[in-house]
Amino acid sequence: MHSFTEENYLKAIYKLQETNGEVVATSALAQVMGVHAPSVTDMLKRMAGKKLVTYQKSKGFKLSEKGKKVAVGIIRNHRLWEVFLVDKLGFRWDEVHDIAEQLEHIHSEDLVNKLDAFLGYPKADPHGDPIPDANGVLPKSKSVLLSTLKAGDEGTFTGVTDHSPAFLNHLDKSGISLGNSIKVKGVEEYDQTYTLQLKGKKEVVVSFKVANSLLVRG
Amino acid sequence: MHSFTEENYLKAIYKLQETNGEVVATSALAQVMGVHAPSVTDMLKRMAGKKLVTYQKSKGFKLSEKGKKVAVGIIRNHRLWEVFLVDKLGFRWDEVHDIAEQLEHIHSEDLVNKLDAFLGYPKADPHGDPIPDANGVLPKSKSVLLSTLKAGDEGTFTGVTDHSPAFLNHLDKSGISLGNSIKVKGVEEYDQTYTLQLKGKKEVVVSFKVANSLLVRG
DNA sequence: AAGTAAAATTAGGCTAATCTAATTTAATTT
DNA sequence: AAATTAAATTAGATTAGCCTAATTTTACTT
Repeated sequence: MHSFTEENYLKAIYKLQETNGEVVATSALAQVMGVHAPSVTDMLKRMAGKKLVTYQKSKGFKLSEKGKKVAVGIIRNHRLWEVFLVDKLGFRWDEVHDIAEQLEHIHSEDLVNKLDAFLGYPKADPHGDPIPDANGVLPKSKSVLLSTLKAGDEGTFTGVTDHSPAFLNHLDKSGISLGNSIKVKGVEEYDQTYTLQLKGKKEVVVSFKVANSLLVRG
Repeated sequence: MHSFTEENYLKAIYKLQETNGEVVATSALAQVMGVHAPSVTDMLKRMAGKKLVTYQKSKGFKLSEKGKKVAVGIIRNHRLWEVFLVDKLGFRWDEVHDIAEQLEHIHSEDLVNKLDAFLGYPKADPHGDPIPDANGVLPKSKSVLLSTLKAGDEGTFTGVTDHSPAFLNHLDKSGISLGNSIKVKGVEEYDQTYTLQLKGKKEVVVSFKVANSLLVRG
């Protein structure tokens, strides 16, 4: 089995590859892992030895198929546990991340699959992030950032790109929840402030910073 | 926070103190931890430094109040997770130990207390072991080994002292389940084989080995 | 009480994962 | 293309947990 540390590296590399492209840099990984660059070089050598990543000196690195499989498994664990914490135990969506970071490392195929069944095979976690199925298949999202919409556009709020409690609490206070239908009433030219019509009810004004962290599906 | 290793040492020391008396020997601990004696000496020095145990060179050691609190917390986690695995996820009672050994190390007071509530504040795990409450209070068991009963005695099957899958499966096959009322019909003089009357139904014969691992409450 | 056996500790090493400081390699600027 | 800057790697240490081999301490036996 892999150590927690290895698993966290794999997860981090996976996410970097998703957002920043195929090949990952030592410094980028060091930053997200909260360690210094030489630690990353070190760790990558070990992981390359285990065929979890392909690594070329000073050229960056990427996950092997094997590494990708492990990474997706961890993400599956993480997101299913988040659903459990919110749906079954009554945690708020801004409280679950740290606990799920621990639970994601529990090693048992049987457990995660039974948990999946218990939760009713959810397709997304409480933040709208898609949950890989038991085969590691992760549906590609069709959502876009709210900040790419123009006045008159409509959509459904499907997820966030910022998972910080601060941001999530701010959304709660603004009365914006996952699944809400949103219509863009207008976009302020000067500072790109968005005026939104929520679910035929409230009208809400959000900053660009917020619009740029909200995912919507047309 | 404490490392998993430390927590496992604490748990092991706690259990040894429970069964073998106040003071624990290096060799005994090494045996249950599956390590060699010098590793124990090493670890104990570190843990003594953290005031988790009181340690006197070559004299044995025992848990401090602080150490005891941590140990009981881990046991609480373990047993609550076992209830979850069996009651909610449908695991069998012989399957849950290894998974609970991992889950017991999740660090979150909030989580364990919410889990407790979700499970309905169970008093015992699927093997009948009592669950400490949120304050670390563990009800003292009033059960005795079936092997201490005589012909004619009655009781309720409340727990096991052997948690091995082999033993638990054997009980399943014999049709003996937690909570069953049991009456001792007779005890064979020659080999201490017990003939039991179960719940007004079946009659079952069990070996001394089995009777010596079953707990009953008069 | 002396001698042996058993238990515990010390000494010295190993690995995973980290660090700082120094060096090398790659990229960018002029 | 040379010089400078930035990124990555190597070198050498550190800590937690573990090991084996050697030594010391305690317990047991006669």
